[in-house]
Amino acid sequence: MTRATIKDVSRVAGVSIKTVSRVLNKERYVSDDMRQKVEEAVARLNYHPSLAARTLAGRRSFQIGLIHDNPSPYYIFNMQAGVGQRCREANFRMIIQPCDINSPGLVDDIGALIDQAQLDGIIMTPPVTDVGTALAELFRRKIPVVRVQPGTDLTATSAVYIDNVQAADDMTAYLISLGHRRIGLVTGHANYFASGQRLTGYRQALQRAGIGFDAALIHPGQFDFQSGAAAAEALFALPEPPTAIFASSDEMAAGVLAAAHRMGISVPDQLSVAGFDDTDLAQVVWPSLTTIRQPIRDLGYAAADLLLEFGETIERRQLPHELIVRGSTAAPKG
Amino acid sequence: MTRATIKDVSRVAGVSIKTVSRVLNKERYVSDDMRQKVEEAVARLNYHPSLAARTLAGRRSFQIGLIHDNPSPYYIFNMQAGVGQRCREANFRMIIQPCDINSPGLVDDIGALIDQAQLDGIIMTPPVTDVGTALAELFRRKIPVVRVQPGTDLTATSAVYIDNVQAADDMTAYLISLGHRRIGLVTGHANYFASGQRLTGYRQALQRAGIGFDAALIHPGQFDFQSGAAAAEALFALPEPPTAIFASSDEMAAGVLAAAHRMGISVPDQLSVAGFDDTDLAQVVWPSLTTIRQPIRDLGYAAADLLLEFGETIERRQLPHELIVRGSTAAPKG
DNA sequence: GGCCCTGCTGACCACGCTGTCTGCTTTGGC
DNA sequence: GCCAAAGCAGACAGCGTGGTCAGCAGGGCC
Repeated sequence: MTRATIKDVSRVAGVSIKTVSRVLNKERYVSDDMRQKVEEAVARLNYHPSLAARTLAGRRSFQIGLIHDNPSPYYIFNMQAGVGQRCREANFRMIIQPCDINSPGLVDDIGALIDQAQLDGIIMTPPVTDVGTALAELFRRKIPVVRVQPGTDLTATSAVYIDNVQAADDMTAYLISLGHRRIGLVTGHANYFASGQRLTGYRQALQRAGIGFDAALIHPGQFDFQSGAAAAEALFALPEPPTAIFASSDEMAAGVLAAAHRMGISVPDQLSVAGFDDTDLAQVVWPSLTTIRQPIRDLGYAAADLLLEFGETIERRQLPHELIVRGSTAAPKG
Repeated sequence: MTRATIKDVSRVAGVSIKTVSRVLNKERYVSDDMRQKVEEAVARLNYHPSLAARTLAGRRSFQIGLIHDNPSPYYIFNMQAGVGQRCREANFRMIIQPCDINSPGLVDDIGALIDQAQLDGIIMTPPVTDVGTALAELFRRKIPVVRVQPGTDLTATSAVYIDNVQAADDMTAYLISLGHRRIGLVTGHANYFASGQRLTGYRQALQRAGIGFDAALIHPGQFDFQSGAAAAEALFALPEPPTAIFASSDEMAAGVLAAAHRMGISVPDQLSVAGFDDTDLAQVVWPSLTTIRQPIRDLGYAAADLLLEFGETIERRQLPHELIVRGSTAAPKG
């Protein structure tokens, strides 16, 4: 038994091939009578149109690409889930393309992907969003692009994002409201534009509260567990250590927790710890993390939505974040 | 500027279209002279063959599907990384299909995927591996299938797996060697065949050490954090609680840790905790988890390898696991 | 020298669908 | 009641490849 083709459907329905095609593509000018006959035949034969043939004959491939270079399984998983759901709704397919932003072959790889699969659009996540050569290649091919949390050339493509400045401000203000005055900040990788934005939000909240900025309290990290632990150790070693540490990712916050455990500093009694992202990690460590919920799945869904609804037209959409308070933060004692 | 086609290549190289096709597909009967001319033209035009056209004209689509219904981002991420790498090496593409094993549309969804994309093969991960109706649909279509860690019909398809019995035996034996006699076991979801295998390994190690089996020490879980915490609380409440708890996943082990923290039980002094999988979680919680490293990425790579190398021929491959000792286990005190 | 076999190349068609264009029928406005 | 416009259906070409088959050259055999 071989699979049914559009010919089989047209024969069973007693109409022309083109009419079947019209029904499948929801084109105008098909009578209800015809439409019904075709739909019955499709259901009876369990017919599914060949993507290859549609792509070859038509202008669309019904496929979009998701390009990422992000080490966090949680981020990728949720991103895929969001993009994937929107794709399913539109009967599109999603092609995943992991890449390495430091690889010299990056641009060629992306070009080959688009050529081979004839993608209808591209979604990029940070930090690939800010690789100029890759962006240029996409523009050259005039393919619709949506970037998630882009850092540069904000008006160049469609984009979805959260307000990183406000989010960091919210968390900092919350820690201040608990009574903290010396708040350590573990920043993210410099490649991520969001890192700088979060620093801005942090400073903004301090200033509003009339607390002076102390550069010694800022420590660079790489978004990962190790760098969080290292940053915590450096901050604890200060002459006047912080009573709270705000890490720019949950992974780094987990590193801070581990360092505190090792050094016998109890959380949240002696030290408050806050993260960013609300990955599943946040609820799995002990104590569970106060953090900023970043709606990664929704960002993915929105990115796919922009691509499918607007195509080349440039649109942008900002999604809300949320402050999630859990057990890792408390008022400083004394 | 539109993309180059095989026609352009043939014109530039001064040969027929078919000869270009032969070079691309590494067919026999092409002289070195011709091959070189074609390769130069391909490079000069930066030509990439259209997947759609190849699929339509030929018997292969150069695409394989990865079907999963697994809630763990870490598992999926690494699985994809392994399969993806092997695909890249073979210039194949990987189509991700998340699914819901409880959905009535499961079989239709899988059928539609294969029909639409004309996949050359399918990789399945647990628990989809053991859904009889889905397997039957794949057999009906005579499509090559590789299952990862299948639980049923072991000889029906190609498969890759680790020795779950031995792995659980190894961990249990290790805990016994530390001096533990009462060892709690938090099993996994009943849908996963591996859960039963791990119980077998646990019993096997106990028996070899001459320790009696106590059913009260076995507690069912769902592989997730919550059920791990709940199981730990139940086990602590026993008249004679365990001195060690072996959880069938790192997530559940993290739940055990959290419950212990909440109840003021120190790990590993008063309680040893062991996990399974060696996900990145294992190193992020405190104390870091003693666990069994399951080579998920390698399993994915091997699965894709079997598919690409052997096609319909049934092959199986067992990969090694490894006992990873970290800070969450120690000798029982007293 | 005629034969077949192997190595190599190209002409041509088919794959399953969409885009275009043609032509017929119905509707609506005066 | 006539004509233009809108509604509708189908014939046909072509998308960019791979498969089939025919054809040609050269070498080894009888």
